[in-house]
Amino acid sequence: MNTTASHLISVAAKQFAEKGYSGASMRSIANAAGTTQAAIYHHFSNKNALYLAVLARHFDAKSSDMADDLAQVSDPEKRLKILVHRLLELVEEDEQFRQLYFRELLETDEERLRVLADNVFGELAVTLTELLKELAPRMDSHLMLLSLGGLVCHHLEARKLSPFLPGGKRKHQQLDVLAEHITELLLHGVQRS
Amino acid sequence: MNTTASHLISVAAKQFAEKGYSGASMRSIANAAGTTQAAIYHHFSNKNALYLAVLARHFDAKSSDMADDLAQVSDPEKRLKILVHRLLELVEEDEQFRQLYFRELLETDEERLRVLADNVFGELAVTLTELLKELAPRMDSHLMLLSLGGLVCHHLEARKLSPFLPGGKRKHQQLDVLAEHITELLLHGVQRS
DNA sequence: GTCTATAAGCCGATAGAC
DNA sequence: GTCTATCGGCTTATAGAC
Repeated sequence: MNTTASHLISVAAKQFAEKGYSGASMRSIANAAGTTQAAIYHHFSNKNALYLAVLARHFDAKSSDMADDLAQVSDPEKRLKILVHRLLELVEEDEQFRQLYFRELLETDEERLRVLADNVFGELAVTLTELLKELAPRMDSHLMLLSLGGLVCHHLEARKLSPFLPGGKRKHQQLDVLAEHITELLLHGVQRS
Repeated sequence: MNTTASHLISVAAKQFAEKGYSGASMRSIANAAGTTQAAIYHHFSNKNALYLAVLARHFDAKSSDMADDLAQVSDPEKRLKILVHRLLELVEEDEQFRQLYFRELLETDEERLRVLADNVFGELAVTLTELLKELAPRMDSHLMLLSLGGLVCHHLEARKLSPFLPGGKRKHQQLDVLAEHITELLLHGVQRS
């Protein structure tokens, strides 16, 4: 695999995630990668091709071995607990994934949304949907997928905002506190007797 | 109130929401507003000031009379149902609010996040937090606010993506289907007997 | 309060040397 | 495969007429 192109993708991913497509320039990407702007065009035909390469890498192979881990546990409650925890870890450790996902959500280009769904959500979404069907047979599994994804991503992305919101405390930054809240909400809702 | 400045803010809001800060140019905003780029500088000192004016308007006075509507209903279950419905309507009808909110979430500038929290979430967040304390006394009200906001905003924003995800059907676009799903999830979780 | 004109600089992309 | 140089165009912002 071409090492230079691969390195360019890594650097570009960081910049696209942080600054958005139009906020990141070929020049600044080249500088951060220690090369020149013109050199990028040897590896990618244009800026959009570079961006698509970034998406292809970061929205791929994210399925992880979640299904295998869950297969060992039989109690549904514990299974959901593990699922939420794994998913939070997965999405937390890859900040770029989260940022790129939210940026793509704001995109209106339909083909780009399709690429997003097929790649990210290709394997991972199918795995998750199957797990959710088992764990929540009573609920619409498609909407559950969106609820779970929304809860996990929004809680993580809103961590920066949390301190300024009513009741925001330090403990609300902790991953296990978030995991417990989401799990409890998903399992029993707000009204457990 | 200056009508020209006000009109500029409206036009700018649309463009910033759709294309982001660096994607929207002073020229394109001026063109859409039917004036010239230089004229904007008579009303706003620079691009950032225009952007802040957009945020100030769109993240303000969004509290609505949700609290009043809810005060008339005593049954907690119905109260939550109404809350979710109202919130979905509120956030659905103002697409720009949603887009600007997600874009600001991606922002790292701490002062900007503070402005966001104080303005948007100033009044509305306090109202919602109070309501959530009543409706979900067992749960952490701060995390509940983030869960509720995340569910509502993510479901609405992911509507474009939904058709490409596993199990996505036309009915999942309907506001009342989303409302029922979110309400059910919040009330009882996934495991109601 | 809006215009034209322009400054100074960054943008994506290409040409061609090495 | 990477460089320098450059093109045409667009960017924010300002100057000054009306």
